Amino acid sequence: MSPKSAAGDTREQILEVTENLLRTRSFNAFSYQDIADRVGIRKASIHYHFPSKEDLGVALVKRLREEGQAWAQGLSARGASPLEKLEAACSINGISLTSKDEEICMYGVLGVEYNTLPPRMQAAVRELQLAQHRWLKSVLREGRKQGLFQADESVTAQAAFISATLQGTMQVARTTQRPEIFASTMRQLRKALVA
Amino acid sequence: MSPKSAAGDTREQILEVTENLLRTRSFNAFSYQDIADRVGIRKASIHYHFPSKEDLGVALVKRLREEGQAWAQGLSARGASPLEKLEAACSINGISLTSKDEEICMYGVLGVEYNTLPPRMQAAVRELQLAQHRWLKSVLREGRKQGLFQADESVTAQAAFISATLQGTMQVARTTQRPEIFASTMRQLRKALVA
DNA sequence: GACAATCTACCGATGGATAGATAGTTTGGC
DNA sequence: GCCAAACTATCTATCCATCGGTAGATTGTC
Repeated sequence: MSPKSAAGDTREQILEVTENLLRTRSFNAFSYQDIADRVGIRKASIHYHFPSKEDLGVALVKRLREEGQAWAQGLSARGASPLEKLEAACSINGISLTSKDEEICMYGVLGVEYNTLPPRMQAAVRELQLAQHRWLKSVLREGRKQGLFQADESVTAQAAFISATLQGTMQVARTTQRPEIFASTMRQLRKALVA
Repeated sequence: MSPKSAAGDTREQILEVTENLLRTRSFNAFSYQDIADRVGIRKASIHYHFPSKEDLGVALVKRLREEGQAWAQGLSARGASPLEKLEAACSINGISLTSKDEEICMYGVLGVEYNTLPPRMQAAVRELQLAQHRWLKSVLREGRKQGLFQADESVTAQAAFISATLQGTMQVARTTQRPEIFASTMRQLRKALVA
């Protein structure tokens, strides 16, 4: 094995597999062994890249936040309207839901397990959610200026409503095994927000 | 210890504690030892009442369903209107959320962990959610006849929307440590449904 | 004496984690 | 250009705690 050719590769693979395990099985329900099996390395090797499971979790959550930021910047860069931005945020989740793994929203997973997460992970999760919340608020504000959205509730309240509906929908869709509810729920959400 | 005086008492205590652990820590994140500590008995004693964790989980979920049925019947018996029924369903969750333990919705917990639950529990969870779903639909239908609710979406879609929003809101409220968002989210939900 | 309910004591499996050996890779001095 | 030291990344082997679960003794109640 050439370490050069694998520069950051194994580490990246581990994160990739971990994200999938998190979204299909939750944080407390996968082990280093699960990751090792899927990546094709030994358990101990994961500890080299991520000394503890807490380190791994923190790294994953931070990566998610960075990816999210890049994604949001990409949207802005190509001049998406506030409505398009919200639609895009919804459709991302819709796609991962209908993938064969039936992945659910990581915010949902991390929210449910929040109390049992190691401290540094809790902090990272809060930061991640705060970032998402801020982004939603900014999109809502932007849309209000253009008269696109209802202004009967605070942007804070509306942002929370969006987060909650997204998380909840993915969970309900998976448990009831009816991914098609996603579309109708998003339609109702849009209707509640658009002026 | 008098076995007679404790008839069903220990068993009930175990279920009580388990429900709390489930809603504060999730199913995979508590152990028989946790229950034993809180009830004040030995771990092995729990196995007497519930041979396996799966048995315990199934019993708990079934109890939840029965409690839910009784609760719904009580509402109907005292002649609550469809709107009052929905409000009541929401406020139950609001109360447990603001309790010191910050309990979240068990549907949410069970939904997130669904893939990792033992088979008989998965079945019980599906049944529970189906029961809730059916109830919501019946309330919505009842309300429509009285012209109380919007009829722009199927009752199925509306019921899913309600479930999702309830679950999601509790999780968002806990992670962001802002229980006050519950009220505003429920307001937005109501507005989306009421004619 | 029979039974219900609890206990003590243990089991095998698995969890996350560590130690130390062993390769390949890069680097720096000459 | 060569070689040794240092580094990177992986391995095997093992640790200890905890998990869910079982066996069998014990206790109090009919």
